Amino acid sequence: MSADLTRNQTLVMKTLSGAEAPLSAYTILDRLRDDGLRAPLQVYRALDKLTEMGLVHRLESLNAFVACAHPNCHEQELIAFAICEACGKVEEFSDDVVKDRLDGWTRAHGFRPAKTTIEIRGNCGGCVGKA
Amino acid sequence: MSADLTRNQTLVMKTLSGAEAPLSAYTILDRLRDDGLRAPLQVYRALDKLTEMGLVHRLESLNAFVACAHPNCHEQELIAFAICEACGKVEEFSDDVVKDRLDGWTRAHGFRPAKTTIEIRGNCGGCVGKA
DNA sequence: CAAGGATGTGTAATGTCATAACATTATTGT
DNA sequence: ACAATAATGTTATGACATTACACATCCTTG
Repeated sequence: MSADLTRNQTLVMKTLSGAEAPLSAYTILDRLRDDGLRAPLQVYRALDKLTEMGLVHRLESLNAFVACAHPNCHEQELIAFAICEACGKVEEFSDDVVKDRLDGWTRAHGFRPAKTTIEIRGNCGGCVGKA
Repeated sequence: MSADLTRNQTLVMKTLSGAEAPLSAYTILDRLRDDGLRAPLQVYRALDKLTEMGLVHRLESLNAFVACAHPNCHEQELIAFAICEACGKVEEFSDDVVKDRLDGWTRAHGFRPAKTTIEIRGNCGGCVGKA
C-alpha cells in the first residue's frame, strides 16, 4: 500500500515516528549522523517526499516536522494542530465545519486554495494542570 | 488613541503600511537603511511591539509581516489570512463559526490556547483569472 | 533634584532554518 | 542495453532570528 520509502526517507520517518514532539530538520540530521547522513539537504529532501505522501506534516509556526498521527493517513483534507508550548506535544484533528466555512470564504472570493494551515499554540490539558 | 510609537516603530509601521504585500524583517531593514537602521534587531524589536499592539501580523507560513488591514484593529480574536502565492497580496478575515469550533475543540480537550494561526495559501481571484 | 527603574536604542556576533548548484549513483521502462 | 527518471552526496551560500552587552532616555517618587 504505502509506497516503498528510500533509505533516507525511512531513516527520517523512523526518527519522527519515535519522537515525542516535533523535530527540526537539523535535529533530525543530528540524530542520523551515525546512520551516515551528513548534510541538511539529505533530510530536507526526505521530508519533502514524506510530506507529499502525507506521512509527515510541517508545523509552520515551529519550523518543525511531525509524523502524521493517523496510521494510514492519505492526505486528509484539512488538518488542525494543537501544539503545547510546555511539553511540545502535538494533537492533530480535523473539523468539517471549519473546512466548510473556509471553503465558503474562498469560494465567495474566487480564491483557489492550495494549502491551509491551522495551528493552535498554547498549553495542553496536562500542562495546564501542573501550572 | 493608539499609543505613540517610537521612532523605529514608526519607521517600520510606515514601511509595512505602504507595502502591497508582506515583507520580511530583512526587507524592511533594507528599506530603512537610509533612515539609519543598521541591524536586524532594530527591526525585530519594533515588529514585536507592533505585533503586541495588534498593528502588525506575522504570517507564519511566510516568515513575513503585514500591517493589520483593520484601521484601528485592537486584537480581533481570531484572524485568518488568505495569501496569494502569485501576487503576494494578503486578505484578512475572521469567522465566528470557525472560532467557535476551534474553541469547542480546545475546551473539550482542556487545551488552553494562546495564539491561533490560520493561513490559506493559494491564488487570489485576480491571479486565477490570468492563469 | 537625585536615585532608581523601566523602556528604547546601537552594535557585533552568533544561532537556526532552508536552498542552489553541481556531480554521481541507483532504478525503471522499453 | 539504453535512455529517462529519481535519489544521493557534498559544498557553499542564502534567509530568518536571537543573545549578549553597552549606553541613552524618560519617568517616577522620595
